[in-house]
Amino acid sequence: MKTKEADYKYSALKLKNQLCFPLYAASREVVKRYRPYLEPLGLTYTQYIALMVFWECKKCSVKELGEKLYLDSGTLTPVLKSLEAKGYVRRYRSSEDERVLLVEITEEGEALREKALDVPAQVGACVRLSPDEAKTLYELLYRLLGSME
Amino acid sequence: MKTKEADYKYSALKLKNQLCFPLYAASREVVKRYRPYLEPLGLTYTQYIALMVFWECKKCSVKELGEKLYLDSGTLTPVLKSLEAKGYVRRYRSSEDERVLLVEITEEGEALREKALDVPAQVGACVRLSPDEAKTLYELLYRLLGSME
DNA sequence: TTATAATTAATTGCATACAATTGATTGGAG
DNA sequence: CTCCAATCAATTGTATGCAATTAATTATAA
Repeated sequence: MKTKEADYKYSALKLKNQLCFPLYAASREVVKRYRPYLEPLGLTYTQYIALMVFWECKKCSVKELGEKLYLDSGTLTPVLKSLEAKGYVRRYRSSEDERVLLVEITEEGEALREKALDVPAQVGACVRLSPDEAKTLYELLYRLLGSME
Repeated sequence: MKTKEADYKYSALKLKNQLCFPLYAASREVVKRYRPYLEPLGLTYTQYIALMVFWECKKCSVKELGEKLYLDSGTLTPVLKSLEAKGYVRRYRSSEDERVLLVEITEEGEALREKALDVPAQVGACVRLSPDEAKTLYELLYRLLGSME
C-alpha cells in the first residue's frame, strides 16, 4: 500500500481528526486552572460543582445531584462524605423513602459561597476567548450533551 | 438582601453560567461512548489515544507523548506499562540520553490499528452534531486549548 | 397478600489524573 | 574538571470516574 493510500485509510484515526480529544484535553486543562483558587477554600473541582448545586437548591437527593452533574453514586458518595466531613453539607435518609439519601447544605456551606464569589472570574481570566466564542462554545457543548441522551 | 439582588450577586456561581461544566460533563460522556468499541480491543480511552500517537509516529519519548496528550509521566507511566504488558509497545532508555525513555510500537500494536479503523465512525454516530457544528466546536476547543498556554 | 421487580446508595475494583517528591542523568558555569 | 542546576521518568499519595455488584427499601403484579 502506498503511503498516501495509507494516510487516507487511517485518517480517521489521527489525533488531529478527533473531536473527542480536544474536548478531553481542554476539559482537564480548564479544571486544572481552578486549583489555585479552590485550594485556599479547601475544595476540589468536583466538590465545588457539587456545592454549586446546593448553593442554588439547598437540598437534593444523591440521584438528583447525579443527574445534574452527570455523575453516579460511585463518584458522589465519597465526594459528599468529604463535604460532610468539612462541615459543608448534612446527609440523611429521607423519612418518606428510606432508599433516598438527602443532602442539605449547612450554614458553613452557605458561608463558603461568599468566598467563592471571585472564582469564576479568576478562572475566566485564564481563558482568552471572546464573548462570542465563549457563547458559541457553550451552546455547542450543551447541544453535544443533549445529542447523547 | 432581596432575592433578586442575591440572584444577581451569585449569578456567576450558577452551574448554568459555567463554561467549564458542560466541557467537563461532555468530555466524560463522550469518552464513555468509546468503551463498547474499545473494550473488545482490550483498550481504555487513554491507551487508545496513546496508541493513536504511535500509529502515526512509530516512536517517541514519554515527554513528547505527554506534550501531545497533555498528560504527565505520573499518568503515562502506568498506561505505557500496561500497553507494554499487552505487547503493543516496547519501552527502553535512549542510548544518547539515559534520562529519556523511548516508546516504540510493536508489530502487534500496528496490527491493532486495523481493528480500530471503525471506532471513530462508531463513536461519531453517537454524537448527532451537524458537520458545521462539529467543525466549529473542534476549532473553538483548539482555540481554548491554545489560549491557556 | 406475597413473591418479584424496580429503585436508590453504597461498595468494590480498576484505571486514570495530577501535584509533589525522588532518583538518575546531563548540561553548563566558573 | 567540578559542582550545581536542569531535565526526565518513576514513584507516592490523594481524589476522582465508572462499571459491576450488593444491600436495603419500595412498588407492583398475580
